[in-house]
Amino acid sequence: MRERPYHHGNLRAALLAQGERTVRERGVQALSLRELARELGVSHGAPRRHFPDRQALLDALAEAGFARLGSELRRAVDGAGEDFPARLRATAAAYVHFATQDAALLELMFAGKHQEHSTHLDEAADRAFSVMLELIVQGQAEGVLEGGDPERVGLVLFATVQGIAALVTGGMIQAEQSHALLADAVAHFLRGSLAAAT
Amino acid sequence: MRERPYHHGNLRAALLAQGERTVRERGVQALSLRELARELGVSHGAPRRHFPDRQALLDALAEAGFARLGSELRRAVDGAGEDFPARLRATAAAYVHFATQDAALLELMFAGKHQEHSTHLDEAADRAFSVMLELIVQGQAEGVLEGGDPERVGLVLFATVQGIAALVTGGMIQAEQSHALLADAVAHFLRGSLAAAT
DNA sequence: CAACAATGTAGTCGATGGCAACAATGATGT
DNA sequence: ACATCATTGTTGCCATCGACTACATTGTTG
Repeated sequence: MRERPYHHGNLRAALLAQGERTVRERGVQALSLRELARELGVSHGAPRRHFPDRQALLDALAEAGFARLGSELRRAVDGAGEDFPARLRATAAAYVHFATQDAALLELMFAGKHQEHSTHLDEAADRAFSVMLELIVQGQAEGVLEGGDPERVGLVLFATVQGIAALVTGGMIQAEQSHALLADAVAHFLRGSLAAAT
Repeated sequence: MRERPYHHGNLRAALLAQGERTVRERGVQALSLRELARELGVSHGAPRRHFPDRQALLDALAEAGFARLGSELRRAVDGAGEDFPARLRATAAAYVHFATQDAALLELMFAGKHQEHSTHLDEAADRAFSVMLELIVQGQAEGVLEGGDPERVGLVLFATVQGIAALVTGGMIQAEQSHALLADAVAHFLRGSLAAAT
């Protein structure tokens, strides 16, 4: 760390890191480009070189969020053994965990407010959700989920999990209850799918 | 309507109405107290007499939103006949409809960013959700839903419906698909509950 | 080493939210 | 009727913000 090199060196990455931190701790609306610049010891105009406007930074944060969400889901499902219900529970729990720890970031990721069809963002989202999709396909192969378009089946599951996350972040249930509710919901989902599959 | 009476007469109600409109059309972040004041032909300091700060207006909008949501749900369930699945579908559809038409308002209603436990807001939310709760109780009485704490059963249902709404507002599915997905989800829910109840 | 691109700085503008001092109106008690 | 007081609205101010422009410094490349 030199005194103050004229060039920061990795301002873009630093802005993303500090921005993610601010969003997590104080929410999206509290994210100020100028404050970010001050925190990083850089002039108020510097961030403009990396993000043309505030929304561009938010989009980049959302994209990075999808990347992290994807890897956390992947890690969860990979570490959950072979049993399908266990894999499903682990993945759902990982999603709710992410949603709980980074509620504001998730809101940002889903806030259809993004630039005209940011391809990068769409691809990042698809990569994240591919984990769930593969899981659905496995369930169908094992005969414990109804057949048909995996995406269609997955939507119901995803909606439920996302809804539970919303309940937690909305303060309607305590974080501790979320595990029980999640188990309920997954069991419910599996019962409903089993009845349809058999 | 006189020329410009010094006293607006019902500024508070006008602020809420115009504010709701702005939130619906351009989102929460686009809601400006000063712009609101201009639109209502009143000075920029006037809103302060009714809402000490911006957040107070947002809280009031959220409370009004819950009141409207509650009455729309009530209207839906009351007009859906006696058949339980039909009542369930109608209520869920009304919720998704509200969520679709007033996505930003719903976000506001669930944004845990409110003042320290606004009792008014909690009560408004409870009143809105009492419709769903009563519906669950009916389903349990008819034996098509598993027993136990109605709130616990209702949470899974609510999470699913809320999640579907999130899918629509997040642009992950088209609004036209939402009806089909909703039917899927309700059927799924009923199958899961039936399997547990019998 | 001379151009040129990339990156950061400084200053400005219009808009916002919040605040305080003041003005007009309405309500109340005698 | 009218004086008093609370309510409601106005005006002016300030700090901050996002966006923009002109300029400065550094890194790269031919």
